[in-house]
Amino acid sequence: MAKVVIMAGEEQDTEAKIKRAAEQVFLEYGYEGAKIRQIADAAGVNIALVNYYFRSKEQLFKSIYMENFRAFFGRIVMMLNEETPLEVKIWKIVDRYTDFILDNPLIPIFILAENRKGSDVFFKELHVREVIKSAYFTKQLQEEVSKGNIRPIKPLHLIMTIVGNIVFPILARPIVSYVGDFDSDGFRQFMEERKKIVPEMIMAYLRPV
Amino acid sequence: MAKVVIMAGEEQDTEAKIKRAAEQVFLEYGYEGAKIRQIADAAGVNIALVNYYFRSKEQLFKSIYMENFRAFFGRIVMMLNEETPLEVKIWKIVDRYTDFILDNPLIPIFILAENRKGSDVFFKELHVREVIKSAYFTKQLQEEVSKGNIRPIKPLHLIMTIVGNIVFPILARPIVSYVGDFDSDGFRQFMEERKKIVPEMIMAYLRPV
DNA sequence: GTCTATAGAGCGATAGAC
DNA sequence: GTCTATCGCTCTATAGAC
Repeated sequence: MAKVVIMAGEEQDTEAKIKRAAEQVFLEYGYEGAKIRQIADAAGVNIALVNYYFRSKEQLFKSIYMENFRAFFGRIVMMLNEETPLEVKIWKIVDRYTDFILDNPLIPIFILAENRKGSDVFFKELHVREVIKSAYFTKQLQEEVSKGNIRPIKPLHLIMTIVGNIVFPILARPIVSYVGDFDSDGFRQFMEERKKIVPEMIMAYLRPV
Repeated sequence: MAKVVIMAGEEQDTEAKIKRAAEQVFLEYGYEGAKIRQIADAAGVNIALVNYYFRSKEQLFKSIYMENFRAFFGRIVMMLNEETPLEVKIWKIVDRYTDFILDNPLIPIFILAENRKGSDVFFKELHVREVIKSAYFTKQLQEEVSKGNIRPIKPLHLIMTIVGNIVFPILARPIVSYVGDFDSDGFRQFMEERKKIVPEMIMAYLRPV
């Protein structure tokens, strides 16, 4: 029987400590830019120990990529499928997703940059397609259309519009901050403004003519 | 006097050949992922020759980054400042910028990923801020607002909305194609649909209530 | 201007002691 | 489980011949 001691807070087991350090380093520098030595230093351990727990850089990376992919896309899919009236839902998603991205601004570029290779597309393992196609959100949209409440739109267009409008300014943050002459608060304020603009724009489009 | 021979087409001088190869490799793999050996191979020359012309990997990279930054953001700023009525302009920009991004799909992730470091922000050299602030587009927006033709909006919000709606699906292309079950044509078709949706959505928002 | 050869540093990974 | 030491490889950059 393994003896597991839960400490008051500060302490963690070594594996978790390495993973947390790796996440921070990978998010900031990407796969190629991150070095195992740097991860080991950040975790306060040795290179050998990183490989002891995770066998290789690639395997360590993959586990962190999967977690963040799920946080990034899984979160929005989950919110889309809540059983809330459409307009309320759109306002709520934009609000909460903006907050999430502001709190985790490195996730989008991390996910999208590593995805460039497109190689294995191991997000298939996460069943994103099935979740979207069979989802409550898709049915909800169809119903609203057939009731004549909104004009027809493919779910994927709506999702791209919501996510793109929130995420793109974060991706381009250095440029946006420079052009708008924003400090950290100024940029946050800019994003707060978008919480109102984006849902209003979507609803203005959806309302039937 | 240097003797310059312009060939029928196929041939180029070595410097241009290296630069073209470097652009292709950097765009696909990013700064860290690209290797000088690979660039030299793609150009059909030797590593030593790459350094002979460009002194270092970083300097070669920077010249390519600047060119693509200008293509990516400069293009939209230029289009924004054409003296065309606002609504026509928005339709035209979305149409042409979508085509540009479809023809050069690697540019956005290349620019945004390398910008992550934010470090030197050497796009300052391109005077993006000044161009936007003193621009015809800004004045045009103000005029339309004071005429009561549109509701008030900051230029930067409008720009982010246009660019984000076009660029984000390209950045997320592997995921979009997987979820939507698109082949290459299917994805292009999806982007063609956005050429209509995005301007309509923006105009629906801008029209005064 | 273009090549070969190599210097010199940093990388990921592992063997082996404790 | 955790460390030190080191192997073998690949990287960028340059020296020097042609």
